[in-house]
Amino acid sequence: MKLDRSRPIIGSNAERTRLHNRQVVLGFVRRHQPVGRAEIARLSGLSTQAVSNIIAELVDDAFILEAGRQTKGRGLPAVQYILNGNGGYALGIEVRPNAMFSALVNLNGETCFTARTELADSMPETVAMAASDVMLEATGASGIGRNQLLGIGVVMPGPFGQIGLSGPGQSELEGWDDIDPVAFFESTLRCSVLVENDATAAAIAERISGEAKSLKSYCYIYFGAGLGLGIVVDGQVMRGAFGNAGEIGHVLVQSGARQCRLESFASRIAVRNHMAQFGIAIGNVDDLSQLYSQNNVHLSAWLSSAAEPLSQAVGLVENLFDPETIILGGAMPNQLLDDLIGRLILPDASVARRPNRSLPRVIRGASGRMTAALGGAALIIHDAFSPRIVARG
Amino acid sequence: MKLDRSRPIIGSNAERTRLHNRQVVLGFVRRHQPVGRAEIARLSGLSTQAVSNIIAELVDDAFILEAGRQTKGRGLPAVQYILNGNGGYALGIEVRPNAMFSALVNLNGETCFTARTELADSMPETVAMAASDVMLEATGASGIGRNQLLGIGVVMPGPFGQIGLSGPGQSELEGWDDIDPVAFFESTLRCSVLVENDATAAAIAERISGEAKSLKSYCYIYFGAGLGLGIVVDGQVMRGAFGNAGEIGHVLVQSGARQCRLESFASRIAVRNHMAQFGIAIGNVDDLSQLYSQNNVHLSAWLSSAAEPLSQAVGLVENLFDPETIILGGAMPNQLLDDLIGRLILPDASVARRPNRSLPRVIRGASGRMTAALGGAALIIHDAFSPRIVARG
DNA sequence: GCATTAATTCAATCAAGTTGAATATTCAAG
DNA sequence: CTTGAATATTCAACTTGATTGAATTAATGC
Repeated sequence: MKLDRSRPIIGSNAERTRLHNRQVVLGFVRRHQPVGRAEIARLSGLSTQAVSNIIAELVDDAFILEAGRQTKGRGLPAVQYILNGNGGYALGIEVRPNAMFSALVNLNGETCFTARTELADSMPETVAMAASDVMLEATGASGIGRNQLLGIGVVMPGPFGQIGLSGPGQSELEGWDDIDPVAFFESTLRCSVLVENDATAAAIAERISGEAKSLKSYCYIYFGAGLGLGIVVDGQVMRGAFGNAGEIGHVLVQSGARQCRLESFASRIAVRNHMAQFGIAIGNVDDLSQLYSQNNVHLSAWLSSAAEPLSQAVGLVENLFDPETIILGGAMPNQLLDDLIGRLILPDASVARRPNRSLPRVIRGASGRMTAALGGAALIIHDAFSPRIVARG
Repeated sequence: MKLDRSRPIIGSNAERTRLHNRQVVLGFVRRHQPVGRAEIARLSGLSTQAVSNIIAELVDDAFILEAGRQTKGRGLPAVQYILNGNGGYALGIEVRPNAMFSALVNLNGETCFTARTELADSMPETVAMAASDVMLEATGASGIGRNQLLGIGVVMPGPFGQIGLSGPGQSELEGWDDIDPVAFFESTLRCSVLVENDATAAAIAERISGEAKSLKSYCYIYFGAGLGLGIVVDGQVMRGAFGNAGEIGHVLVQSGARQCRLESFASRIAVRNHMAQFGIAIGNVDDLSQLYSQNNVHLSAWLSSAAEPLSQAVGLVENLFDPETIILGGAMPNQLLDDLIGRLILPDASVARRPNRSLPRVIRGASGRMTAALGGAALIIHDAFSPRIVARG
């Protein structure tokens, strides 16, 4: 299951073909379950025999389960298969400057365990120690064997591999400048690790358990400390040449007369700053939730002011990426996001104005405090279903 | 060489593995020529034997040529291989409302033939007739056999498959609404056909013969009738869920006090409209070239006015796609593009401000009248070197 | 000259998908 | 109730194409 990363993987061979096909089959089971072998063969273009062999292997590895036979029309009723939720688990960890959020998720995308850990600082050793503890706690609490943990998805603020971009409110972690986070975590946690930014992780979370289960190309606008964009194209994460694609928060937009970075209008920090003007402190999602249910006028004013630049951003994303839909989510209360979506005035000049749309132009994604941590876990699950495509030579 | 498109191609098998590896090897020869088999094996991760077999096949098919041995250090000197320019040709055709531009290009990306054909109208039959004539003329003039023509790349204005977006200056072709252009051209020209928009075609042209030979992820801002964005990620064209990604012309930008679509500031139509205010008619690239060399004040004023919104657009593209670089090109004179690039004031808030950049943030691409037609041909050549990645299940 | 190094080829092996025949189970028609 | 068509599944033989290891060839370094 694990590829050798020491030399370039560009050419293909039988082994990699199998890996690819295995993940194709697993992906079909996930999205069409319960489903039979013959149907997967038809959908994938593989021969029934090939599918049959792979299915046998997946049952053997406890990734999927038999679920009776289904008779539809003539012929031998097809044996149906479904995902085995308990066939594998992934741990997601969101690292923030002063806290760590963790979530354990199974193959079905169901959350089995969550935790919040305070951090004294965000130095690598501190984080590694806390992560190691959470790993033991999560697997212990759920009675999971080491080999059932497919990997750990770590969500950390980017941008990665560059300097000089820490604008106002850009909360970077200290002590990580000269460290390769993947290698660092893999060696300390002895487990395969992926590292991503919050927006991308949240986007993938929607594929595993949320709105995007059957979507292939979509974008996710994520309310974090700043504002991020997760981009999924043909089921693959788009990271850009240096891993920093989707920095939509830096984009300049217009709000009334002011021209400013998008994230200074629409982000967790933007709300906090706005509310602070009126002496209201925002600590976490719950504070916002409460203010919203109290119909706070200042919060309402902020929503109005954020809607205009956000509408521009949506138009931008539509015209540049032409996604099936745009998902809006992040560490914000549901109702607040719904309200915000209701206030959007989407531009007419957009390729998204198709006559035969099956989805709204903007929908709300999963939200709340754990979104990013769940996304981290989702990255690992997603990897089991659809391999990363190899860079071409 | 040709895949069956009648059923889904998601699963892989030995045959497709070979196709993939063949194109990987061909791609390495193109970019590293002259190069030996052992080196390709090292670079690609394939065994020397596999590479050897594929190289033999490619020599057989006249795609590559032996080019002596090269001794570097000890050991048996490696036989070097280079692309055989005359091993294959591609025809590119740009269809505009009243004219058709055609270019024949060989595997090396060298232009062998160009033509301009006036069209009475842009109805499918008219275009097909003209295309068929050009195909005969081009192959005849260059003494090329039918089997040496790898395909035809047609460049047509998008957006495809949708209605209601024909804004001002959006010159769509008439009579193409209910037609699948690929199927139409393939049946009338009896040759494999790709259809793309001008920006994407121009982007790929840079990979074959221009600035992007060794780039994998980059964007191309194309001055056409409107303004388009061609997006290449990991050597693959990004088209979006419905084929309309990169409609950057529709994006709203700020210029002084006005907020307006980008293409109303920066596009061929924008220059034409601007100059028309002063009674100067712009017919083609040459007219612009002449005005520029005369230091026309109105043209200079337009350049100034276009630089600001274009700078914003560059920042946008950098932050959303994180490309290695952005190429600016299109149906404009070289000097004018160079001047425009010089006038850009690129935003500071961009992930492109890396300390260790090897390329400028914006460079000029191939330009001039034939850019799009050459791009069409490049699409076909590119396909021979790097197969399209298959959509995941 | 002789040992070392590197590229290439040959032959054998192996992994994985495909094909076609055989078998099982259901529905539908007579 | 029987028979035949349709569908799913399995078995075994086949095919493609990559990998592996030994043998061959031609350079370099001492």
